[in-house]
Amino acid sequence: MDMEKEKTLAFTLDPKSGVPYYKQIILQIEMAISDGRLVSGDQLPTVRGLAVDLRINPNTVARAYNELEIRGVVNTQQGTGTFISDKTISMTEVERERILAGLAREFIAKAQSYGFSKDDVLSFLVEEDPVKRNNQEVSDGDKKSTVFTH
Amino acid sequence: MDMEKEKTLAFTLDPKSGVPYYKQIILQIEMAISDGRLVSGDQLPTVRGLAVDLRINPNTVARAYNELEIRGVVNTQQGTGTFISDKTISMTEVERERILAGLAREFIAKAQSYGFSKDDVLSFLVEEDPVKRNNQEVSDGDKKSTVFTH
DNA sequence: TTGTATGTACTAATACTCTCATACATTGGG
DNA sequence: CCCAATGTATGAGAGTATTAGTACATACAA
Repeated sequence: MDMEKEKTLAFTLDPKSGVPYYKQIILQIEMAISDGRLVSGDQLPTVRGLAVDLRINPNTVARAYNELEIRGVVNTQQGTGTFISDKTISMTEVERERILAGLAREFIAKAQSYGFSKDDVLSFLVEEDPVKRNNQEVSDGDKKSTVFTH
Repeated sequence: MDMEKEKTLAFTLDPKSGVPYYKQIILQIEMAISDGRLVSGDQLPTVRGLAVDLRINPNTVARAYNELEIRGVVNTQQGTGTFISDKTISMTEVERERILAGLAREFIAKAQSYGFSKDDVLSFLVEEDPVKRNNQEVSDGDKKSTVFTH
């Protein structure tokens, strides 16, 4: 049964978090890709479907999908749907490095705005390996949660 | 032997950067602390003084100082001034680590959504090392000196 | 072709961020 | 006690970000 697989994507929104809805959606998709719940070719929920689920406007979901499309994370076809794209073909090595450099800069800057030094960040990353940690979202009711690794 | 320059702290603002003034001030103070131009007990410029220098409103400077105070980087006494804290008092090391872990997890997930592996990210960061800094060692020596002149 | 599912465009309402103007409160020295 | 220096409180204004309402466009299968 691939019932498990369906359960792994449970979007939730926290209105009190201060994080915009569309960004929460983006983050949850990134997490799902990061831990393998979403892989290339998978279809995302439709903008209307997810909008109804989350009780928000379809355009808000569309905005999240749009931003991901600009990044090349998903590709979208009007009338068909939005799908996780295959990143291995789309970018050259130079391009990839440029993007990674941008992400790194962005992250360092954000960490600094929280008062961390670059050294703080670097030494933390090499020591702690952050991805193994579990997440804090969801957990709103049923706890299937099969996918997150420890 | 060269006398060190006395101009320890020269705040500047870049209006075109898109970074809010109060954040630019925070960044510059953090940098000054991180490279030793500011140490525990040093007094920061007064909100009015710096505001005049930078041609902005005193409240904008105050906002920067406030945020630093919340983080425990400085402490403030009405009527007296704002000073670099003796130690970081407000947040525990555990708390700081928890926050950094969250930021890191988000960053890694985002990078992975672009198709980068965790190792891609780590090795990039270690190699590119935004700052190869080993010069924290007291280039200031006996330099407690006039951080600000009254 | 037609219908229904999909995403999209445009616009307006709302909420938030940043900065400033003005007035107020506290401290410490004379 | 005053006074001048310090930070603080409140609210207004402009600009931007976020979300929603409504109507439109495209794809695909019957």
